[in-house]
Amino acid sequence: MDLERDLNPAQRQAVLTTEGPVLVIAGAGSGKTRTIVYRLARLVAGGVDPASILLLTFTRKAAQEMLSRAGLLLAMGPDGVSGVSGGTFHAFAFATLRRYHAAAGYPDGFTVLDQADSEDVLGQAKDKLGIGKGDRSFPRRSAILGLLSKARNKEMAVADVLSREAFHLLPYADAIGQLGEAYTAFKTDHNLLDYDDLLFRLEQTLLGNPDLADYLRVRHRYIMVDEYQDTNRVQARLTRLLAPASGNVMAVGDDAQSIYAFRGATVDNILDFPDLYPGTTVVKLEQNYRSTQPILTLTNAILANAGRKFEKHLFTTREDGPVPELMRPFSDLTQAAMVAAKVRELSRTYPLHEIAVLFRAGYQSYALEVELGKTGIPFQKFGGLKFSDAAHVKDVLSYLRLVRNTADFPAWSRVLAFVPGIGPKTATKIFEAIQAGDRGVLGKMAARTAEFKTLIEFLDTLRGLPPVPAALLERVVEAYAPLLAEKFPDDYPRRQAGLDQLQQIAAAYHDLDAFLADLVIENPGEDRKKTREDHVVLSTVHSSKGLEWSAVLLIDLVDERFPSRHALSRPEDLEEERRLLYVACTRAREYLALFAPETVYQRTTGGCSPALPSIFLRELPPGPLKERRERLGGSSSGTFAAGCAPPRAAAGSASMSGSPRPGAGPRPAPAGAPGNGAGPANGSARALGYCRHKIFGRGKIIATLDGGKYRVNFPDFGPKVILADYLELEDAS
DNA sequence: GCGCCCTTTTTTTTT
DNA sequence: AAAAGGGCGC
Repeated sequence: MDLERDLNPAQRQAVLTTEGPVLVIAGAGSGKTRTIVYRLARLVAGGVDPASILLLTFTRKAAQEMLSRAGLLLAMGPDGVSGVSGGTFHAFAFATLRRYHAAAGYPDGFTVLDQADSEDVLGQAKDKLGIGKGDRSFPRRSAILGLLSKARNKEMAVADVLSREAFHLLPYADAIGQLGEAYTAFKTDHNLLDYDDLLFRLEQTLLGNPDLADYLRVRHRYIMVDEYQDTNRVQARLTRLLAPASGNVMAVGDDAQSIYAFRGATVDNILDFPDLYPGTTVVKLEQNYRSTQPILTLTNAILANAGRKFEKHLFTTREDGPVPELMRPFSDLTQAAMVAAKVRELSRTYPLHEIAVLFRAGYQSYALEVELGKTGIPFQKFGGLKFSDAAHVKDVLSYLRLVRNTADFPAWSRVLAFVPGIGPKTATKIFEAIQAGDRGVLGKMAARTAEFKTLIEFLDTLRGLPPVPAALLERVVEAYAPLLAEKFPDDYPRRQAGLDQLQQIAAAYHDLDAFLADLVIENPGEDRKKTREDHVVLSTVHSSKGLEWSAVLLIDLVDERFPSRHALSRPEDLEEERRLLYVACTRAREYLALFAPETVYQRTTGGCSPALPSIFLRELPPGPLKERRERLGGSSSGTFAAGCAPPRAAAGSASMSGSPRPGAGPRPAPAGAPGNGAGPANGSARALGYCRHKIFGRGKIIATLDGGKYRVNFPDFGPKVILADYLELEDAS
């Protein structure tokens, strides 16, 4: 470890200031991780006990990587520095609550609910109260949960959240509030904690137990919090509560990369840090070591249009490199082919795992996934579905959860669903009987169905065994195998492989609670995936945070997709989308391409409609991007879908066809005025009548389209667009 | 009460 | 394109 040689002056200052509060403003690619690693290593080398360091990061993987790199610096062997408490706020909260549950006056053996579990609990409350019954427009459980969680994380009233960003749901404000209360009560009664509870309950616990808080403050002489710009208000308060008596707190972050405001993160935390911790040393890391100058020129230009920001002057010594490209595929479908071709071309220069395709939302990669599959390019996707979200994994884990907490409703409902004759209603009844200790009902059920008796006996057997995760899991998987084939006839071998993987993960744990909670909070299945070599990476921008690749392709850069159409109405949301784009572009080391299809597929009309390049691209001055249009005779000719004519042939609507490069000429139409979307109602919901087709049979007309075409829903064939000539219309009666 | 079929509705990002 | 709700037969 040679601080003079390995670090620049600002980094060195951050590393050497080990006493007292420190705030590090770290621009993208400015060696933030290196700085934390060196600081860790220096602390340990200086004789600080690793057990007295607390390292809070955004993912467990980030913490592990830092510890392992610090270990390498200190030549401590492959495990790196051990004994440091580290991980996410949520994981730390779980570990602390579990460890000191007795002191805090809470029962042991609580269950941590993931999103799907929480939805089950909410659904239970909804059914019980009969709220929203029969109302098709009543918000989905996931939507309600999202609102409740948002209100909680932003520490606002539910009604305020609704009026700020979901005014169409205002009529449901009371119902949602009631559901929220029932949901909370249910969790308390049954010893269940959701993600938000972990943080808030830790705070309550520390406030209610000054001795415990004091103990933790003495124990952790050094705290480092990474990605501080993405902490929310409770997390900032937790940091303050945990801040060691020694005052050695370091926060690291970059306001320009704050992308979690939707769940309550606030950059105010960074701003307020120096006030909250008097005597704070503020260090700015401004030299970028990741990207070439042409990429930085683009990212600086993106940020230049930001409304509110803290001036930073990112610079690099890597002057040379290709100018980022703006690709203009004909449509989002040809975009997939173009991206695949580009990946293939890049793979001659870079290994596949050095290439990433990034997008705003998980669904945007579907077409590309198909295309990559066709062309045989292996890929790994991050963001979207998680390993532990898979139904078979949840099924198996439910048995283990019931070993620790018999009041775990979501687990019971999964497990009971396997017993023939037991559906949601009966399952609820049984659950309530178990809660009430009503052995009569259980006896009757057992007498009636043998499977139920077997299940109860099986659970009792499990509960009687020592709580070793791997051993218990083996029993469960063995018992579950026949159910697996029955429930998933198409793909149970693949799922079995997933369960084998789960067993491997379980083998690394000796504690059942930690195993179960980690799957929910940390998703170790994901780590395993991350190590795959020679796979192109597909990732949401959010999941790409903190990572970098030699080549980055960013797709669907058109209004309503990036920025997301949900973000168009409120300026703060739009600003967050801009930072998101900034994060995405700063992931690239050498090559960066942005794809803005000229038309996109629209589910609502079933066709393609012209798309405007993202507002963030239209705002750019000429220069930082080099535009390339897809050529009619080019590599992807013939791949665009029927009905998606090349834009020249398409009607001259508000597309870019007039100006050669965004921003080069006079400004195109202002944002928020897309040519479609708010158009005349096309009557998507109501039937316009019925008709008959020679092949598809009778169908319902859902919409009248231009060119004498109808959109018809055929019961056996799904929705189709058909010329009126081929249809026999029925009289509307 | 359960399970199947049909219809309607909605689709951001994550711990 | 998938999920959730309602209707209906068993």
